[in-house]
Amino acid sequence: MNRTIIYTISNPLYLLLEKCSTLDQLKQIHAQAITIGLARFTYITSKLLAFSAISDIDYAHAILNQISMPTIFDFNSLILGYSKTSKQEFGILLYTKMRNEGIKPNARTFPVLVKTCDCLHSLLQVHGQIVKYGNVSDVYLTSSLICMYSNYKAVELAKKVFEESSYKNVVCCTSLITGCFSNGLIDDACKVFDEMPERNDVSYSAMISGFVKNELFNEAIRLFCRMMDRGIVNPNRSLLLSILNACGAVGAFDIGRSIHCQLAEDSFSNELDFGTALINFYAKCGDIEKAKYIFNKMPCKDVATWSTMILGLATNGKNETAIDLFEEMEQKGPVPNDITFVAVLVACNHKTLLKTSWRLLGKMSKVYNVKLTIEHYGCMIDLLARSGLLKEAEMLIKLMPMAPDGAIWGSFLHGCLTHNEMHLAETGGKHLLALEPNHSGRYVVLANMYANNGSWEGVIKLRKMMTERKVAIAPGWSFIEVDGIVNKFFVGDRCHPQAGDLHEILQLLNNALLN
DNA sequence: ATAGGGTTAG
Repeated sequence: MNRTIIYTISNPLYLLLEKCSTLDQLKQIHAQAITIGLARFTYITSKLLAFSAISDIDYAHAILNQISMPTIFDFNSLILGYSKTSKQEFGILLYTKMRNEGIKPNARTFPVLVKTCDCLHSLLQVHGQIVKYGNVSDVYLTSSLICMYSNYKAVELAKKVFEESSYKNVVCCTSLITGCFSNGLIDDACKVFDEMPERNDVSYSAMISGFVKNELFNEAIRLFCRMMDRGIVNPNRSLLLSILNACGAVGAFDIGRSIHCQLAEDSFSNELDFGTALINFYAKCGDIEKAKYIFNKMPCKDVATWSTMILGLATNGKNETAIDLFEEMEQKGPVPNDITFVAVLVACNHKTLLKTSWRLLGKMSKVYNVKLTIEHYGCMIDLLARSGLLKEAEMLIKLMPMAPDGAIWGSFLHGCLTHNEMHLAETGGKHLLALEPNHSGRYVVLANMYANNGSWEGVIKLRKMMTERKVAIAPGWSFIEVDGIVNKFFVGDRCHPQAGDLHEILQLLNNALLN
């Protein structure tokens, strides 16, 4: 036995296998192994299987079928391979098959199996198996369980796994931070972050993107600055992506641009994601020329790059250019996906483009086989409502297969107000106030509508509701960063040192708009 | 002897 091992692992073919980097090379080695009779050694085939599982799952599965006595190693490799494909559910099937053949899972089996669960139900079943086998818990399992419970909105279970696990490291803490953020538990996420024994670039990245996801952009930037000032961690690629995202969201132009300058020489500045993030950042800050410049300069562009550029053009008022770019993408770019269609539908948010929108929507499902998400319905309903086609908008809300959210009813209400459809606005308002009972802005908009129509009972009714529900009206404010200094403005405030000049300019702008 | 987890376009 031992002699076989030594013979096999010192075999030139085995050594070659260790160095092989492409699937083609691997297949050649496999063919050689079969020719010279080495394919019967599990040391060779198991390795072939493990390597190919990452890049060609069907090939790997074929290898498994040829192994007479597959080991737990082989099954683990294949389950891992499937977890990286769209056929994740095969993982559970393989696990069942493996159990039926009497092969016992080990500690390496479960973290991957957990990641293949496609719903809370299967996750709970796998967790049951874990408890049954016992003694398989480690940091990998803890973090996988936390991720998956949070993914399926069972964040309380994720917290429980964390609290009860004796294996907590920086990865487990980061998983829980992400889990808390994606379920809106911001205070909990901060608490985990404050209390974790060590932090690295990924934990900072998770915090910053978590803040961004929850629209706490200033917190994101503040944390980033604190991190940089103290020289805590060396920012990695994804951290810079997150912070560029935050800078774009708040218009922190100087910070974002300094990141761009600082890192222009770094090896990853030419990478795809980085370029895409820069396009997004410059477009969000209104520098669409710079965004376009980066887009044109990028040697490789993927679907995200194109989608980001299309959306950037659309949100900068270059609707026609955005639609043109989409058509160019269809000609010579990557295949558009659901996000691309959100971007190009945003570009159609003018009533003259209603026909284009419908045409795109049809193309989306018929030509590209992209499923409609709530965002696509949102774009259509916004456009219909904007165009004054409120009955049609209402019908689409009723027809859509998912429950409408605040954004959908918000667009509808806005359209009703623009076209002074008080009766329909009431319908939309009722849904909105039920969905977002603490959103003061919605009450204000509705109250204004009643007031404009002289319906004082309506105004009084809303005021009463606000008092009963203890909804406070937060004063509106905005800020802009100039030369690294943040200038904050509240509604009606005249505290800014240049308030006089600013109001004069605003007056000029208003006049220009009216003419 | 070979295998596993956290951040990343709207």
